[in-house]
Amino acid sequence: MATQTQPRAGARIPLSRDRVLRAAVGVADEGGVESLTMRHLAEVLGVEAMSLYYHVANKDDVLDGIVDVVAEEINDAVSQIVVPSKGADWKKAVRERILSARHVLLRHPWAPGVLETRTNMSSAVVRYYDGLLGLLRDGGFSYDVAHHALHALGSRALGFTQELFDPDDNDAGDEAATAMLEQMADELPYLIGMMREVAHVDPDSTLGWCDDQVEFEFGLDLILDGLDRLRATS
Amino acid sequence: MATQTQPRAGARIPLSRDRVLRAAVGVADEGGVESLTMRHLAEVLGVEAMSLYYHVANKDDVLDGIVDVVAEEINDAVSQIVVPSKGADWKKAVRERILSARHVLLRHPWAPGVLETRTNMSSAVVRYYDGLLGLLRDGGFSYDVAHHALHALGSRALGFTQELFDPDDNDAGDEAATAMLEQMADELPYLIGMMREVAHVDPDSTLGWCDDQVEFEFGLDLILDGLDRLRATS
DNA sequence: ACCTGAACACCGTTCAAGT
DNA sequence: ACCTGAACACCGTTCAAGT
Repeated sequence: MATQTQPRAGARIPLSRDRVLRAAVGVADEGGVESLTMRHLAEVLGVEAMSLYYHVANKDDVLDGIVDVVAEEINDAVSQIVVPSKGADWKKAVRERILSARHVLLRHPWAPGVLETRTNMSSAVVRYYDGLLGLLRDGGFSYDVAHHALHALGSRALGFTQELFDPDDNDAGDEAATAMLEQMADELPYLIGMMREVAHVDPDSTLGWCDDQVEFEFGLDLILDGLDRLRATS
Repeated sequence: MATQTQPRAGARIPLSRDRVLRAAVGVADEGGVESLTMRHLAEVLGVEAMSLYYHVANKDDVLDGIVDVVAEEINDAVSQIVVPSKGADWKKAVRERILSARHVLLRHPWAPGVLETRTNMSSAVVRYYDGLLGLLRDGGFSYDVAHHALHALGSRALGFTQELFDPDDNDAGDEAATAMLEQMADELPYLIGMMREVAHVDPDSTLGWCDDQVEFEFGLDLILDGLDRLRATS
């Protein structure tokens, strides 16, 4: 009776950005993203659609938010993995991390598709990639090769295709992204390290430094060479 | 003056499914899929939105159609490639075909995203995969390994992620798809051959025979092994 | 045969107004 | 501080009606 200001026993917990996003993830899990409308989301929360706008900016903000929630869930899962990753062990460590991410994504099959449409990058996603890059470094890869490796893994790393750092030739976006990463520097030791090294080699470069065609061919040739070896041994 | 029934010089060519789809591709190329609304499409064609429904069933039909138009464009492009593909030459042949497909897709960057959302499979896309499978067969791969190879190429084969033959555990869909493929048998010698062989080994299987987890791990390990070899030689 | 106008059920979103 | 009602500009789509 003395808890907060609820006049009824109907568990009148107030809305919050967090509660909205959690409900949104639930709606998407249940009926797919196409069922995630502001009006439906409000209904699930027992509230009018317009009330949502007090806690989130707009629908895009909701989509950014649910991607972040899922990426956080992945980070929680992979953070519980404790396996050696130094030297030759890098492969098992990367394999386990990626399969663990996939396992989470299977519960949110809509997530990769939504992730592809985001222009704002999720800080949780960036942290995930930083961890992956760290494992590659543990394996002894140079930043340059590790960078190619992330591209080669591509959709397999997080269940989606689009190149994470492909800002569509948008230099303003590049700079904003770079600034954002610099701000998270202590959370992203490897990505920052990679950027610094690239900046050292090519001072004019920003996050948009990579050549999509080159990365595509690198990944393609890696697969074709692997298949060719399979062919030779069969 | 004697051509058809045009009362004016304004090039009053009548609407047709083909013209609608071509215009739709143009709209998407210009402003992205999000700009492709029935009303806007009609405006571009100088017609009322409702007129479109005489030539296409609905918007989904338009999306199916524009995917098919692009896939046809890819098929035209790759059909002009003439390189040997027997034996060890398979790799160069596959490489060239895939890079050629990518080249076309760069002109229609919205296409992979739309392709992912389609539940009806495009016959042009299926024909593309049949050709790719043919090249793998030329290289001496068994149907079984070639099948894994297609999965491993995944998004790189056509610029999109989602497994082509993953009918979401929909058995009815599987059967419909299988029937559709059988009907195109003379156009799809390799896919049909693959299906027949699988049916021989496992009579109960349909197109849904493949285990997503197994295919994912196959492709992942191919990449990780390739990277590990790179690590060893550097 | 081909196209249209009016209408319906849905979107996301704004804004002034309620408590 | 938090929520809402009415309203707006957009969707896809149906259906009866025009030529």
